[in-house]
Amino acid sequence: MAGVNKVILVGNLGSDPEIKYLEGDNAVANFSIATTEAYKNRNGERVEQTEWHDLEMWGAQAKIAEQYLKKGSQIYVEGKLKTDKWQDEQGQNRYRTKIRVLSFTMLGGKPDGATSGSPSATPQATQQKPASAAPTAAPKAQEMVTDAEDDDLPF
Amino acid sequence: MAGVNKVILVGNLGSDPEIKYLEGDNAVANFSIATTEAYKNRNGERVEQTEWHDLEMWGAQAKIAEQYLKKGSQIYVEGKLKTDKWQDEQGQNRYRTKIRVLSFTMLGGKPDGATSGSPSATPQATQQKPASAAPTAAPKAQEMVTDAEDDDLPF
Amino acid sequence: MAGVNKVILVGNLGSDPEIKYLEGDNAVANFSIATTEAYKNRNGERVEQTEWHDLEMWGAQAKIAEQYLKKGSQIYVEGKLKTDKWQDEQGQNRYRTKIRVLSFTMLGGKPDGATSGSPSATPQATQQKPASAAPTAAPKAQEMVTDAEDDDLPF
Amino acid sequence: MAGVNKVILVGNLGSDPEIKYLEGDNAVANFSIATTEAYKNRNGERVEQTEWHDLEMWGAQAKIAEQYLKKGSQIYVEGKLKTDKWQDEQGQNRYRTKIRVLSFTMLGGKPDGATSGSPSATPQATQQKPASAAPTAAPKAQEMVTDAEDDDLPF
DNA sequence: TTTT
DNA sequence: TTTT
Repeated sequence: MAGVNKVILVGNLGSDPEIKYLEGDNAVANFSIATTEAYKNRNGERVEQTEWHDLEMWGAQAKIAEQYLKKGSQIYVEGKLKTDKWQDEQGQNRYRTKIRVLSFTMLGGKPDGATSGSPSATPQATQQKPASAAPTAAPKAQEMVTDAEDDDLPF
Repeated sequence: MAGVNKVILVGNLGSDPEIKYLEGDNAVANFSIATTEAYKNRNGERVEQTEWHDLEMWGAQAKIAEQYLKKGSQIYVEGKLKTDKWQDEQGQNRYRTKIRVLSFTMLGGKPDGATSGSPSATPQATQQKPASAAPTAAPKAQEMVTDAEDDDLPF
Repeated sequence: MAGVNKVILVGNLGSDPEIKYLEGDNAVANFSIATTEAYKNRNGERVEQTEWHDLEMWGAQAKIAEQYLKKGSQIYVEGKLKTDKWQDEQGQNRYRTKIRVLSFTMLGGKPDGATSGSPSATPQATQQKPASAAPTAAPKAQEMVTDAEDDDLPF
Repeated sequence: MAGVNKVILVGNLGSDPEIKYLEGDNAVANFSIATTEAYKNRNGERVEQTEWHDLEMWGAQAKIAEQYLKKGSQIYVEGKLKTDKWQDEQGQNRYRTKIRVLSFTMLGGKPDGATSGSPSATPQATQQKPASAAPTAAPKAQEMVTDAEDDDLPF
């Protein structure tokens, strides 16, 4: 029963996070990151291999992602694998694996477009975001952002 | 472009490894392991959540897996995520994520059926395995088994 | 400022945990685990290299360690590095690095001496342990044991 | 006997790497990186805790470190713990723990002073470096740099 | 000794 | 499909 299910990634966002606000001031963010590996093949040629990973963040994390992460951002991510399995209309098994993020941190220098060097410089409000989600004393994405709710919400 | 793509698992095999021997004395092993997480829900009830992970091992690793791992074995695994994407007959995107194992080690005490405490005590030959695959000086699964070919074969 | 400080170990206890009970029902457990690596040297001889790691656990974790872990137990550990630095009487810098455990889980089959297969079968009370530390509904060490207090006590 | 001894760090160099060239074109690089953790204490005040880690790299890795890493660089590091133990003149046990780096990658955008965005743009030769160490087709530090020699040199 |  |  003892189990360890851990994923560690360093990669770049393929697009801005997509965030959905749910009842009770909850939120989910979804986005993909690419990890690229370079190696030499048998002919000594350099080859690049890119792998895409679907990430999912919940709650405060999602809101921070919305504020600070965007297409191209480089992040360190720690999470766990979750595979959804269902049957399609043809009765065939379908699978989709994503990484439920437990903590992440932004890497690299100032985010692009930041003027002061602080990532909190440009918290862009979005129409879609209800007032209650206003980031009062939000941590910054350059600190480790952990998922407080993981204990009782392991979905 | 810098990338890290790392998975760390501790879990139990759901079935014996399936091994396929390929041309040139190469081999692949496939099997799944379960990681189980226990937590308390909002009502204070204990809930278990099991996640299944599809593993793939190549070369010498695959042969060691065949020899030493079986249904129920507990292993520590380190690897990387690889997602296959293709289109089915309906033209829909299909995905399947597996873990390409880079190293693993057997956990726990003596493997079942071992008399001396050494896992190398019972290298059972199988019909399916060609002679060339005979484990001459095979490492044991209770040591760390690494994938020597990973450098130029990152498929 | 973004930082990651993570240690992952699988090893065996060199001795029973030493536990100290502190004011306010707090507790610390200290013990070492060995990780052994086997490799072939230039002459093709098999060499074993053992590394010892000093672990420190706090609070409920420490109590669980006291209950379930003993000399020889195999565990998976996740934690962070902490180095104490001080000056000795000669004014020389002295260093000691330990791993502050954030979560751990027992590996392998039934713990030695367990009759029913449940590790909770033998919660041995010790003289040294104050009554208040009695494990009412203690988690088992074969589940992942996490350090709830890590957030505001990162010493 | 199965063992896992793994360290994962993301931090910043406290100083330029110190490299020593040895016989046979071998080389070692030593330097420290800081990992900083921020948390709120009981009074709700934000506290920062910095941990310093001593890293050691060998061979080609050391040469790449010399070329591309400098004070302040942010890196992702994977390695293993190694503790030296000896007795000082007073006969007391002394310990020093370092991380033997197995792979690393530079994080963040273009290195400071790079014009083209390629870190290989400024391979500064140093007096101390023998000709044989000239980086002919050196990997870049923004790719994963692995320690090829680890298999038979686990010191 | 770094970084924000 | 595992394990406790």
